[in-house]
Formats: sequence, C-alpha cells, structure tokens
Amino acid sequence: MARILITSALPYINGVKHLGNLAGSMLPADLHARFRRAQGHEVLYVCATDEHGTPAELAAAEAGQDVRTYCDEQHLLQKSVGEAFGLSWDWFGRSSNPPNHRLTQHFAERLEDRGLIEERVDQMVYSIDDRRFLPDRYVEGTCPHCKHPKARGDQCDNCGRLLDPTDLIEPYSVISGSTNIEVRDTRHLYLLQTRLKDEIRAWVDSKADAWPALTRSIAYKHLDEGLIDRGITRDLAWGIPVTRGGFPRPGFEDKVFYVWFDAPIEYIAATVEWADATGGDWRRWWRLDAGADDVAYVQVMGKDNVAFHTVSFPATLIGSGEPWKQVDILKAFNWLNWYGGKFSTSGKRGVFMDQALELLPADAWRWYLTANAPEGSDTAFTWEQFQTAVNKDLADVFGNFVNRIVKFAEAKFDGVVPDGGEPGPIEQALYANVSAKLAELTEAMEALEVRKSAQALRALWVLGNEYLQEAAPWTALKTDRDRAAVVVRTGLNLVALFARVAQPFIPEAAAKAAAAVGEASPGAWPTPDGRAELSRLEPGRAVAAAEVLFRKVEDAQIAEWTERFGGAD
RNA sequence: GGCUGGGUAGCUCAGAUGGUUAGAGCGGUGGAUUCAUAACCCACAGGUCGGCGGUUCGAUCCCGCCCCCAGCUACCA
Repeated sequence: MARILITSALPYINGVKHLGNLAGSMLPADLHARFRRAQGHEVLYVCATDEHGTPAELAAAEAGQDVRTYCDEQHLLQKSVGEAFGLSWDWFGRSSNPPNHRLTQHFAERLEDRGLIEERVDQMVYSIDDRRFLPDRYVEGTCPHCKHPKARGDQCDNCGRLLDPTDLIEPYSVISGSTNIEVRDTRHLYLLQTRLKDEIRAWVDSKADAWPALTRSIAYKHLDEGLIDRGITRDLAWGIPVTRGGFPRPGFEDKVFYVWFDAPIEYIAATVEWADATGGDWRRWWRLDAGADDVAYVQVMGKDNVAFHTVSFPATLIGSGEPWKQVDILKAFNWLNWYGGKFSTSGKRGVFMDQALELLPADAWRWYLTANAPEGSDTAFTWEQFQTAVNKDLADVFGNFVNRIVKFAEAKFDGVVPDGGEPGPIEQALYANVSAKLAELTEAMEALEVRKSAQALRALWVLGNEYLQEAAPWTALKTDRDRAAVVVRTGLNLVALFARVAQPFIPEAAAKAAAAVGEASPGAWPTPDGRAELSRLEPGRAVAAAEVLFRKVEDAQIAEWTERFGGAD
C-alpha cells in the first residue's frame, strides 16, 4: 500500500466551469483518485477554488458585490456542482483562506531571506477613471501595425504581433472604456528565478523521464529559452497581503501577491485546511522531514498550466530551501473544443457543468469525457458522439448486459446465484480473456492513460456479452440445468466485477449494478486473476434487477440541445 | 515572429526505434441469435498516414522547406 497525493489544477473562482475544464483536470484526477483508493492505497485528493486576481475583482464589481461575498457564493456553487459530478475530493479548499495567506507569506519571506527576492520598479498602465492599474490585456486600442481597432495591450488578435500597451494608438481601458490612462511607476517584488535555473533544471532532469511528452517538452521549452525573474506582486486590493517580518511591508500596503504565486501554494494550504477540519496531519503529505518521502504526488492540469507547475512553483519550493514534497507525475491535457472553436465563458460557447447535469446524470458525462479525453491532441466535442457514447457504450454494452443476466436469473433461477455445475471450456476461455483485459485496464489506469483505460473497460464489458452469446444459457436451460447454472453464476460474477472496475468512471451506475448482485460499492479493485474474480459470489445469494441503468438519449433531445447550446455553427 | 505539440479511414481518435495485408469505436453493408434497454454477437471498410523535395534497397514513421490547427511567449488565469 502506497500513499498517493493527487491535486487537480485549481478552477478559477469566476463562475461554474465548462466541460473542457472538467475533462482536463478535475475529472481525470478524480478517476485516478477513485482507482487508487479501490486498490487500497491511502489517497489524498485535494482541490480548491483559485480566487485572487483581476478577473475576480471585475466579476464581483459587475455582480454588484464585494469580492469576498462574490467568492463565497461562487465557491459554494463550484463545490456543490463538483460534488454533484461525483468528484471525490478529500478536501475542496479556497486560496483565499487563512492557511494560504500564512503559507504564501512564509514562502515569500523565506525566499527573501535567501536572497531570492528583489524590489524593482515597473511601468504599468494606470486607469485614472477606474482607479486601478491595468494588466496589459485590459488595455485595448488600435494596432500600430495593422490598424486593427481592438488590439489588446499584449497582442493583436488580428495580425498576431506581440505588443506593449504603449504601442497602441488611442489606448483605452477595457473595463470602463476610458481613454484617461497613463503610465505610472510601481514597485514590485521579483522572484530571481535566474539564480535558481541550474537547480530547477536539475530537478526537472530528475523527474522528466516519468512525465509524458507534452509535460516534458513544455518544461524544457521554458528552461531552454532561459528563465527570467518574475514579478510576484500586483497592484490589487483582493489577494494575499505582502508582508515582511510578519507585518505589512512598507510601500506594499496596496499590493498583494500575484495570483500565480499563491495559487499552487494552495495545494499545500488546502491540505492544511483538510487537516484542521479532520484532525489529519498535513505535514505527513508535504514535508519530507515529516514522513512525506514515501508519497507519490500526482498533478493533473490543462496544458496552459504546465509551465507554472514545472518551473514557477518548483522555483518557489526549491528556493525556500525547505524539504517540501515535489510533484512526481504530472499529467497534462489538451483542450476539448466546441464545434471547431473553443469552449468559452464570455462567448457562451459550450456546456457548463451545472447545465450538463440538467440534461443527463453525471455518469453519462463522466464516461464521455473520459472515453474521449483530450489526451494526445485537442479533441472535438460533438453532440452526436456524446449520444453514441451514452447509447452504445453505457446503455447497450454495459447497462444491457447487467439487465439481461440479472433478469434471466430472476426468471429462471428464482433470483439467486444458482448452484451446481462446473466451469467448462467456455469459462476457461473467458477467465483468460478477462485476466488479460484486467491487466491491460489496470496498467492503463496506473499510467493515467485515460482513453486507453476507457477502451479497456469497454472491451471488458464486451467480453461479457460475447460470453453470454456463446454460452447461451437460454438454450442450455432446455437440456442441462446445471450447465445453465454455471453460465448464470458466471454472468452474475461478471456484473460484480464490472461494477468494481467501472466505479472510478461511472460511480452511480456502478453502485446500482453492484447492488443488483448484492455487492457494496465501491468495491476493491480486482486482481488480474479472471478465474478467482469470477468465482466470488456464493450460490444462494439473492439478486434483483435494478432500474434501467442508462436510458438512451433520443435524437429529439440531441436536436433540442444542439439548438439550445449553439452546437454546429 | 520564436518555441512546443498536433495534422492518420465519412466522424472521434490509436499506432509504427523505417520493411510483407496501417488499427479501434461510431456510422454503413451482410449474417447469426432471441435472455435483454428493437439490445447483444460475427464478418466486411481499401484511407496519396497535411503538401513538396531529399536520404535509403525501401518512408506514413528520418532530414529540409512549406501549409493548416492549438498552446506558450513570463502583467489573463
């Protein structure tokens, strides 16, 4: 038994997340957490809302709320939606909570003590009417190169050139539209990553073999281009105050730490929140000097987050000089696309988590999003494919298998696991096939290969249908009741097995399937011994057909949803 | 612009350290079966493996150039 720490990228506080966010971080992390728990490992899966930064302040203002109230509401909303999706967090924290304040300030002070922090003066655009500094992309104006009228301060979307806000012709604030803006000096703290580059590279070298290609290449890209020093504070009101010696840092009273500095620290802080609430020991998971050296730490995220997790956050931890647990496996996902474009909050493109649950149960979405996870490249969401995944895989192959064999047992064997007979050649072949597929599934699950895992699981379900087709208990029953009893007993064992291995993917349906054959769920992850795993249910045990596990999605529903959510352009 | 990843059957994607017939699911066609959610099971798919050129006995897999999509480019997160 091992100890496994799992974190998924923190969802930003600004509204319920769309299916792309779910598919690329929280869901695969949950899949792995459930799998590892079923294997009997000690698992801690933590997540949190990422609450600081400019967008949160602006969204709160737009909602007419103060930021704290806004974040309180959004946090509860995201928490409840996540739970409704079956995300099995051991803790879902908040980056705005006190533990993260303490830890973030600790790291910054610690880094400064070690000579890795420096004050520098930046020039930033200040909007006089908005009374705030503006990040580059919150300034827009006319592109000096192509004359596009809505070029952002960091880049022109029309001609693709990189820009400075001062390059723009007739710049204005995106927030208010005001042209009453100017460039002001502002003092900020910089983390001197240049002094850590050798240590960071050495650390990446030590880890990279275990990382997938996407993760590894992004990490080395940043290292090879050369690390630069990073500003870790911002001119904002909402965030973690900048301290020195435990007191407000002179000259930084109106500044806070940059959201990307404090957000990853929340992985640790969320564990502190968990420990405070449950009496657990957070140091045992995070401090190598407190027993964390045997922890395997898995991070799951979208590809846009990789640099922060392979370079920036490690810089913080390495620079502290303290024995912090660092990531071992870093799994990154590409994007789930929406009909040729992206899912987009502002553009109301795509389906959001709360909306999805209004349409169908979480399991339907969980299955689709894992079986079609954007692993190797960006992946397109289509309603047609979603319908197919639910109808074919879940209803026809899995749901129908459970239903057909349990109903048969009810009709012909008094609703109990039948006794009598001995396994024959067909069962021997089944044992071998099941053993092979179980091994394949387990291997893929351990490697966090999500699509491959889903394929192996489906292949396992197909083995059940193939077996019934070949063994044909309905025919055997006419001449040889013992033979039929063997087949039905084996089939019911398959149901129990399927429920256990399906549980990480589709926990609700797996629990129903397990209950149909009198099993609890979640059950233990099976060994790759097909014979043993299919000989577990004792004869005489009562079984009862569940309600239909998965109802089919009708063409009319797909048409309606396509209409409602935009679907094809 | 630079860097990174991707461009494979109608659709969504696997895969190959270069070598006889490039795979899966879905869709489509044919067949078998009747226990079950008109479900399941079996068989069949000939796609210039983005384009052009090169290396090689041989390239879809190596090299060069080009085109397209995505990400990052450090003050969006």
